[in-house]
Amino acid sequence: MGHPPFAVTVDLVVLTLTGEELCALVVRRGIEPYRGEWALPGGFVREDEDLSDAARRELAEETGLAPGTVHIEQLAAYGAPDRDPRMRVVTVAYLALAPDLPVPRAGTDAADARWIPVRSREHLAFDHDRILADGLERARAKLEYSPLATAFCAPEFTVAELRRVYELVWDTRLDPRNFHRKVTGAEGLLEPTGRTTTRDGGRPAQLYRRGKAELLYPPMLRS
Amino acid sequence: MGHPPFAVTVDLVVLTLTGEELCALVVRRGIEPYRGEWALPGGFVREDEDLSDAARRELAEETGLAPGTVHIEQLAAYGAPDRDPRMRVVTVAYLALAPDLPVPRAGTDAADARWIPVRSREHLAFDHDRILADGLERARAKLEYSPLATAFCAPEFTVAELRRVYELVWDTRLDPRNFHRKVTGAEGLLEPTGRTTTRDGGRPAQLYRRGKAELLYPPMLRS
DNA sequence: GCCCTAATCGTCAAGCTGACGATTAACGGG
DNA sequence: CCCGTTAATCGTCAGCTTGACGATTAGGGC
Repeated sequence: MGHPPFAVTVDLVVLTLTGEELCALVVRRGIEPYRGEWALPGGFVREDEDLSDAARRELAEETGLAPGTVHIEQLAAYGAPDRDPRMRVVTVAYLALAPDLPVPRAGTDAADARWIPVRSREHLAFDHDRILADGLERARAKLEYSPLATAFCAPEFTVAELRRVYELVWDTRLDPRNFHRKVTGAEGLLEPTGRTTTRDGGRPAQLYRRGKAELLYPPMLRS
Repeated sequence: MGHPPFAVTVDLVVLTLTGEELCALVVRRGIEPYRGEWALPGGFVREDEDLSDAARRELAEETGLAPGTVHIEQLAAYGAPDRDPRMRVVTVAYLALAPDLPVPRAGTDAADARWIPVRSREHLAFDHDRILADGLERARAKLEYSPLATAFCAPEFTVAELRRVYELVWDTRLDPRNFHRKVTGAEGLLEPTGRTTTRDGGRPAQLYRRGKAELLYPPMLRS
């Protein structure tokens, strides 16, 4: 039987919050196939590179961000036989979450790069619509039971900024008072810095850092 | 740059509940590398086969089970450069959950196959210890907020049988009365058949089928 | 000093959870 | 046929969490 040769790529669902909405990073393809169309950033895994290293490398190439400031986790693998017309390609998708980012720069294979609001439902090349949808669902679900929302915030943030993350990602409104009670009561989620800020306007707000908890308990349920 | 050739495999974390504990399916390798050692069942993805089809095919080959009766979902991809000494191999792991299964049969590349209790922490070939651990954690976590526990049960099951799934997978004890109240109250989880059984001893119990809900709400938290 | 904006603190009823008592319905003896 | 055993299922109750929403507080701008 042997083992047919495959190409392996990584693709990235990079999410950030611009001022008012949840956006994903897309690049305009500079090469065939799908030349000129928008797609998720990504590329081939190198000969001696681990999958997660490849994902981090592509992320750095596309965003120019210091690796430490961005949360990244594996999303899923996609390998339908006809997903790439050139050859048999299996892609391992990664989900990356970042605080408000500068305008992206074009990468090696990308003629252009930009943020698209996820609610625009713009069509992407390959099976990237599906991958983006899966990444979104993963992010939305993980906000419920993990401290993942803090990945969208700067290192120091206020409760209101954290709440805005939930509101934008879930596209919903949350009561500020109940939200405050809940997150400040969740063990290990927030670590007070002692300092305050007025950057959100109004009464000065406490600044927090992300705490040590890996799990949000009790969870923040969407119902 | 081009695209270095990879081999792509699927590996399976197949879990079942034997009488008293949670077990995983392992096979003894009949070929190099790691010949003679225990490993997760799996094999190469074929030329024109989707990843999930390959996983289902391997599952059928190893267990001889009708595909419809087994829950299967993608777990993660593993692709460290040195994970297989022969060549560069990326594996896509799948998690399968099945009701109490017959003794497995040896597959093509497997000299032997058997169930090992997961708490035995037996050492497996390649990086399969890690894959098994990830599969276990996925299963344990998904019991909390999904109807996944029903995948360990026969098509018709009692509340007590469902409770035993939680108890064995989480290795914990649950109060029968509170558990009963919770699962019978969860919208869409259970669908009564109207019939009863005494196969668990004691007072006859209602038989249920799995309901239509994809999500368990409110979730069953482990605290 | 006054108004505006948010942050933060309180209150209260409703729902959910954990602990545990009580009742019910079959089974296997004797 | 009565009895003890085994589980299923129903109830009760206090404590906790949640959702809705009022009240207070502290800067910033005028």
